[in-house]
Amino acid sequence: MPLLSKASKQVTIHDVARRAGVSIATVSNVLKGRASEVSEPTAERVRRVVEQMGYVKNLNAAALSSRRSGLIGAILIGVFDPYSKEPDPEINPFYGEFVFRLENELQAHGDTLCIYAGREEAYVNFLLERNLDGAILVGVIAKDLPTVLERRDVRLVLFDSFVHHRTHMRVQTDELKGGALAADFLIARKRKHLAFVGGAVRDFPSNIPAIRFQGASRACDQSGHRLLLVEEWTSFEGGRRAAHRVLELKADGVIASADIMAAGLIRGLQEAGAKVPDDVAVVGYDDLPLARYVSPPLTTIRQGLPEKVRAAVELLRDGEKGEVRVIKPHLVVRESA
Amino acid sequence: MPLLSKASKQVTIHDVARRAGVSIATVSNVLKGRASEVSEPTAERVRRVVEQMGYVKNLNAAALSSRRSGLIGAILIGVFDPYSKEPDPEINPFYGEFVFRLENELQAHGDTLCIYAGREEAYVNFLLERNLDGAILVGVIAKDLPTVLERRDVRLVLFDSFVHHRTHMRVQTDELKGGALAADFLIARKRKHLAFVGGAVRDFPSNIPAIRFQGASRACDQSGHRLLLVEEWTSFEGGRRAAHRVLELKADGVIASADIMAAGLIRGLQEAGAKVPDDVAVVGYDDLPLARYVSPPLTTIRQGLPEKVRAAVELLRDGEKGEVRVIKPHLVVRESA
DNA sequence: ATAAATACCTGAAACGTTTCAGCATGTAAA
DNA sequence: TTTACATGCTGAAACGTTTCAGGTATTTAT
Repeated sequence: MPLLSKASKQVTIHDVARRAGVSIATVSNVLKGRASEVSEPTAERVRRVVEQMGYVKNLNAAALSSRRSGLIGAILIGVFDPYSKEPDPEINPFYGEFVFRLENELQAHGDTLCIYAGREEAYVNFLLERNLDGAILVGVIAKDLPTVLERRDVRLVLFDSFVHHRTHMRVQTDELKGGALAADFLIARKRKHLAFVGGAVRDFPSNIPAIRFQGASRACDQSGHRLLLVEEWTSFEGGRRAAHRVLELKADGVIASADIMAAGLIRGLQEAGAKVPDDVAVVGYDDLPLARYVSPPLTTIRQGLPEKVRAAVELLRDGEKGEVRVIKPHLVVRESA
Repeated sequence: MPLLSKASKQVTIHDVARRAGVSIATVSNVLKGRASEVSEPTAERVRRVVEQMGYVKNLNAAALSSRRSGLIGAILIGVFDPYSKEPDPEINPFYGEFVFRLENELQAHGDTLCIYAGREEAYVNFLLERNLDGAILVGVIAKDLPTVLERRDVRLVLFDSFVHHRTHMRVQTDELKGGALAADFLIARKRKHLAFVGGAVRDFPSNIPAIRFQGASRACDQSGHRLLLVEEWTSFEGGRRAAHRVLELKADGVIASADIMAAGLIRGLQEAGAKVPDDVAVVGYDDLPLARYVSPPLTTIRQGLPEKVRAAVELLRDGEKGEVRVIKPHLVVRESA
């Protein structure tokens, strides 16, 4: 079984045209459904020949000719832990759902999804070489977007990016609102001593945990509460470690910057003998499938992934330069708070 | 911002050739690194021009000409729940990890991953139209593989398929062994009344849960134990429902056909007041990230996803027709058993 | 000195589409 | 009767690569 297919030659549009007794231009028109260009009897004849010969279009050739590849890229930064080279399970479940929802949206218009999850330095090449019609970039990139992307007029949607960009489009959740939702809920539940557990909150001003923290913090301010900050790396283990600090601080309501962290936090709290939610109420963030599987099931902020993905695809199709779509988050009440 | 890029014309291999004062054939040779065909000074000059002009290869054109697209497809059946049209969170985490591991393996050889997770009827078109160099099909397909795939000599690896196929390749875990591993472990832990909780065990002879059950069953036979069967749909809720039956049957050791189901089962057991693992020991299957996040963390069978993905990619590159790779599973001991 | 081999390079034909200008033919308007 | 326009179709030129069959020099073997 050779690596290169030596299979019988492909049936091309020429073969179909010859057999149907028309020109290739006509076949192309039929395939594209340009009814006004072809009489119905001819179209029907062509369609029958296509069927008979088992003709399948070569999208590669079509792409070369039309300059539309029908390929949309998803560039996923941070899927792999740079140290272990293993996919990071803390991030995975989100990315998985993202990918499948995206694929589903693209399907509807006949586009195909290509994944890039490699080194950050090479994604630009990926974008250009493959002649993608557009791409969605998820995750925090270290460097600025290279200007070559503007010159080549690549349609790029930045997913969850909070850095303003003149030429590219963006989709994001209203994270300030999300943080506020969580804080207000805990306050409504009569929690007095609130804490926020999250990673790298101070490191990057436009970091997602940082914005969530700010949202929660402002909500606390408005109702005269204080919001303590426990900084830990956003991960299960980080959450678990944070449990000690949370107990030391005597917090009775905690907002975790991600579900995965909330899960770790709850584990840590339980290991230390605290009851959730009776002693400490915990609100997560993201509403990953995971949120339903831990016990107690997580009360969490749903970031609106379906809407965000849909918005991203819409922008890809006919967004304007610099356009931004902001999705409203929602509170999902389960049992952890 | 137009949908079709009206950007400045692409820099082509012709432009590079002209500027460097050589033929396009030479440029192509340089780009391909065929050192024996080009003198070093010439090659260097070409490389410099490439750099200067910001030339980027058009892989579309390359694919058309060379008949190698550098595209590998992942065909994922069952990602979407046919009723809700939502991605099935019970299956997602596995698929997510699969996709990222696969992408990573392909990266290493410069190939790009395309995802197809649409309707089962259309995956064949996807395979042919896009001129994929190969594809991996995951999940149970209802119909036989169409013969057109053989005629067109599509390189296809069936992932987790237990149906023999003359022309296509397969990768799978030794699920019989996996089931046995789980059963033997419970027996070694002095559990007397074993049960297997799984979905559709009797429906399809080549269904994965069915094989896992068989493996466990045989291991029980060999040591004079009986293995009760509790059939429930493989899902969190299915596991939860199964808890009642498990308690009725007075089983003290249970094998779940998937981690997600084990998670539900544990929740159900705990809700009914039973202690895991003291009253009932639970062994899961798959070792999803999830396994570490539930409490108690799952003792489970690792199906060897990294090895399987690697094997699949190897087969894609130089497997023989009908070749099968079987990966050995491993027991991961945590706290649920 | 001639023949053979080698090193380096080129011209041109694919690959399979899309699309545009143009060409008949028939029909409606002037 | 001429002009204009619509309809249905075609020829041929792109699109940007790869690759193969040569074609010069230059070197080596005879």
